[in-house]
Amino acid sequence: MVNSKNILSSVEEKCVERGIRLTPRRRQVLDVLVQAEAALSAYEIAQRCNADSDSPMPAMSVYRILDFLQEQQFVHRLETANKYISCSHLSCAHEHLQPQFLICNSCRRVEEIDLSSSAVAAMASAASAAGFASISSQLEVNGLCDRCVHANA
Amino acid sequence: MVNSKNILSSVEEKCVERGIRLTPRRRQVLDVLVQAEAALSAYEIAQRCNADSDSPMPAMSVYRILDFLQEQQFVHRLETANKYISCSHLSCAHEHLQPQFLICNSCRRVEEIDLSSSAVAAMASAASAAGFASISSQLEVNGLCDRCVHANA
DNA sequence: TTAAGATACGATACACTGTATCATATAATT
DNA sequence: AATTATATGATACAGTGTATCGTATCTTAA
Repeated sequence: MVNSKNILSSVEEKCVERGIRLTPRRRQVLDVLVQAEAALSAYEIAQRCNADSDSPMPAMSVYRILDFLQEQQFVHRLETANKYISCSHLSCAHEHLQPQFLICNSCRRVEEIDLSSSAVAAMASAASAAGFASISSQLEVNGLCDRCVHANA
Repeated sequence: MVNSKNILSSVEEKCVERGIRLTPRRRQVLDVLVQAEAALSAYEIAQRCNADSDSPMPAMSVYRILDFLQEQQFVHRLETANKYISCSHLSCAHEHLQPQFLICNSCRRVEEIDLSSSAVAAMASAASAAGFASISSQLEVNGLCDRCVHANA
């Protein structure tokens, strides 16, 4: 169980700094994602919001709020899975660069990583050889996490 | 304009070897993909089939045929874009390993590449550091191709 | 403090994508 | 030719995301 109180108050501060509003609805969505054990789809987020709340959360609102949270870099969208996770740096001060993700094919848990510059350079070199001037976007790599490998060993 | 005749007859041979059928419908879908300048969605494929044909191609058939073509490694599915491209090795004899793709964010053209082993090793090392035992799946990297960079320079 | 404007939210309708299912047609095998 | 397997056609439907409009809430300034 994640202690989301500290994380959310940290986000709250950032919102004040940036002059934007962390409304109850936005807070609710972000809280669901912070406490989630894996990446969630928009509709899964809506379901969880509705599970522990009286006022229903429409799917449309979830999409709008996710757009907002993405703009603010509070959450990331996994393009391959079309799901969302909270940023792992919500409590940190530093801005992060291009986020990169490892996704476990077994338990679906997601780790946000920073690839080594040598790895990025190697990829850029392969891209260059194939006639691509630059590679830029967030990398999503599927694999198997240690837990699942050991569990199935 | 791609000369798809040679490519398709090469595919035809492979089908005979494998004891499977390249039916007119399957041939039609594959032909569309071979001639496509970029990755296409299932419904885009259906549209193109219907554009130059009398008998309509239902979307369902496209999905089924794409499943078949994927199993046979004749086409690949881009997971990030949910689109399909013909394999770049249709005329080659060698089987290929895990396909990897570069996708141009501007013109959407796709290059199928083989990442250097050093790049893969660097990525595996980063994954290992993050608690992932293995990385396995097809890599899809967005970027900008040389043409588009020069065109916008 | 209230009016005006901006921002956020609710709700409906709809387009697009992919799947489930059943019926029909075609090919392979005996 | 009859039987079986495979491929295709057609309909219905579920899930996802967007467009749009109306309403509520907050902010700002007179």
